[in-house]
Amino acid sequence: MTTRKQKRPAGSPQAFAEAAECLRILAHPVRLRMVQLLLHGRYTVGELAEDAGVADNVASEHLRLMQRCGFFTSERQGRRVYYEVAEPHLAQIMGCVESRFLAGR
Amino acid sequence: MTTRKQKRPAGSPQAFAEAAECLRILAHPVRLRMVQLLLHGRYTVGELAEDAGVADNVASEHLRLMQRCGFFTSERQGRRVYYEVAEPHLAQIMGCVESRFLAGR
DNA sequence: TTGAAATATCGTGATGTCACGATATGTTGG
DNA sequence: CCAACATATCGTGACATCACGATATTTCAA
Repeated sequence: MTTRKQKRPAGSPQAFAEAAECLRILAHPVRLRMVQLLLHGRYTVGELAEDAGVADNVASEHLRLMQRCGFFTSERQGRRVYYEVAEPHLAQIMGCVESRFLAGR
Repeated sequence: MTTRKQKRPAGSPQAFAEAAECLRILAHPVRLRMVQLLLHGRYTVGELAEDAGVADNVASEHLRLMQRCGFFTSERQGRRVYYEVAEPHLAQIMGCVESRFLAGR
């Protein structure tokens, strides 16, 4: 039996720190929109930038952030770079966010 | 028929901004821990502070932040102030976070 | 090979977040 | 009323985030 004084929900401090960091990456309007779009297919930096209404370099920086924490992978095809979702749990979390904030009800 | 050039996932820019702001509030290790604990019952500022390992005033500030965006409500009982969950979707989102980061597997 | 397109990187200034200590407010018991 | 307890608020300095412009890198096409 593990050492504990009371019954408490699980989670090491380290796990909470990691979870918080990923949520912080997600917590940006442009990045949220990019996640939502990429959950429906592959898109290039330019396409994502235009859809989100930001400059190409800004879009590139947001995508790099999300790639670094494992959200996306990227693949070069000619001049274009296609991004796509790599983290399966993104669909679940985005589903929660949509049902709370983006639901057409 | 509404005016649109292509089929795209739903969500006004304003809705994404609101969602991002709430996620940003959630994206902190101490606040995540507080949410998890409060999803299992009512707790005072002091109890939450001790559990999270932070000073009372720091806990109070985190709780005030989360109360302002509708996560919690508070009720005074004598010297103590009890906080409890007010936003029903917190359980869903926390469930997603737990299954990805805090799962005991 | 040269220029243009698509993406990436870097420096910078403005703004926001955070923990901490100090202090204020409210509450109970004596 | 007074002292201790529980919570809240405020000021401050360290640090992070963000968008922007400038520049670099990669690739294609002529």
